[in-house]
Amino acid sequence: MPDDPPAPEDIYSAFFLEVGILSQLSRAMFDLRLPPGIAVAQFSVLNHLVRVRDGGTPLQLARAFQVPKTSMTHSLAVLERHGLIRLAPNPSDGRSKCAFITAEGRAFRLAALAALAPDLQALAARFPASRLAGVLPTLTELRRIMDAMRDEPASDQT
Amino acid sequence: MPDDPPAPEDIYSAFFLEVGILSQLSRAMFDLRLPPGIAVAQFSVLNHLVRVRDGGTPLQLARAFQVPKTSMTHSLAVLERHGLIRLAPNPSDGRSKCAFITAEGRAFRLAALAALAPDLQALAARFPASRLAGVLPTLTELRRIMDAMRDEPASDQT
DNA sequence: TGCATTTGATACGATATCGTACTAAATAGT
DNA sequence: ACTATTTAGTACGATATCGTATCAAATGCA
Repeated sequence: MPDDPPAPEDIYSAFFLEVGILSQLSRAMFDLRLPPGIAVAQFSVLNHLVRVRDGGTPLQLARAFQVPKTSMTHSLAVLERHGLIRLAPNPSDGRSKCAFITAEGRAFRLAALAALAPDLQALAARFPASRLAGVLPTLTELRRIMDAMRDEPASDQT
Repeated sequence: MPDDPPAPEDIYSAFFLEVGILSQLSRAMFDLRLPPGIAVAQFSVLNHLVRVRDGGTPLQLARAFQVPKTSMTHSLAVLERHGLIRLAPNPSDGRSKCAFITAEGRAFRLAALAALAPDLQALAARFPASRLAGVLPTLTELRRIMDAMRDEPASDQT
């Protein structure tokens, strides 16, 4: 008789376990290269401001990273304290703000990327990025679906 | 002219970004179903004791999850406080301990899995687990390589 | 055997994450 | 226009994560 095929729950469990460990390993790798006082979460925000959009609101940023808005408030406060971003009032909403990267922030990001590059290259030498490119669309699609489920009223058990 | 192919660093950055967000989303999903006071990290340890090996030392567990040993000390203390594991002296090493899951721990794990199952099934309905099974080997292989790099003396830049 | 080094675990402190509660501004419904 | 509801952000407190320092047991080596 053939092996029982693994249950969907088991595949998902295994997948999330790998994802969690990979997340930790990459975070640890990044952390080693970032100056003390700046965590991966904060660097990611800087990166987003340059690569995706500058001047976004804290809530937009929180949604982009799928973290609670209180976590984003904290990250933005750290970045502002270090002079890497500037928080301006939102001209179209008195409750809101806009986060702009500063010149120092841009310089910091470039320096951090330069410090990170050797690690990524060492990794790419052992595991070609092209193989990752193959799985990326799958990860992105699943992420979008989980995003969407999160917003749904309640997938609560009947 | 064709598009420039993306640099390996960009592919890795994008990959780690997706992995980080997926990790957060899955953690958030699990957290909602776990009773307060027990976090995903703690549930994962229980799961490991049942699925992989019972009676392991704190250091073995820390290595299995790729977290610092101080983090594992904390998780084990929480589990012991709740009576879900028992920490016994290691008969073969006076400095060390062994973590055993208790009957309460097993019952807790089963209840947690049951609480989680509907979410995983809802997810599987939207995104078939078979597609995840396709990317799992790639993730596992990369994880192993990153594990190994971690132990290497120093991939430090010359 | 005796001592230096290594190793497993923890105490402690700093920071990150996140839930709850709150304030103020915007929006909706009348 | 007026009030109720929603929404953006933050203050606060609880817990998680993790680096450093420390202690004790084990190991290596002479």
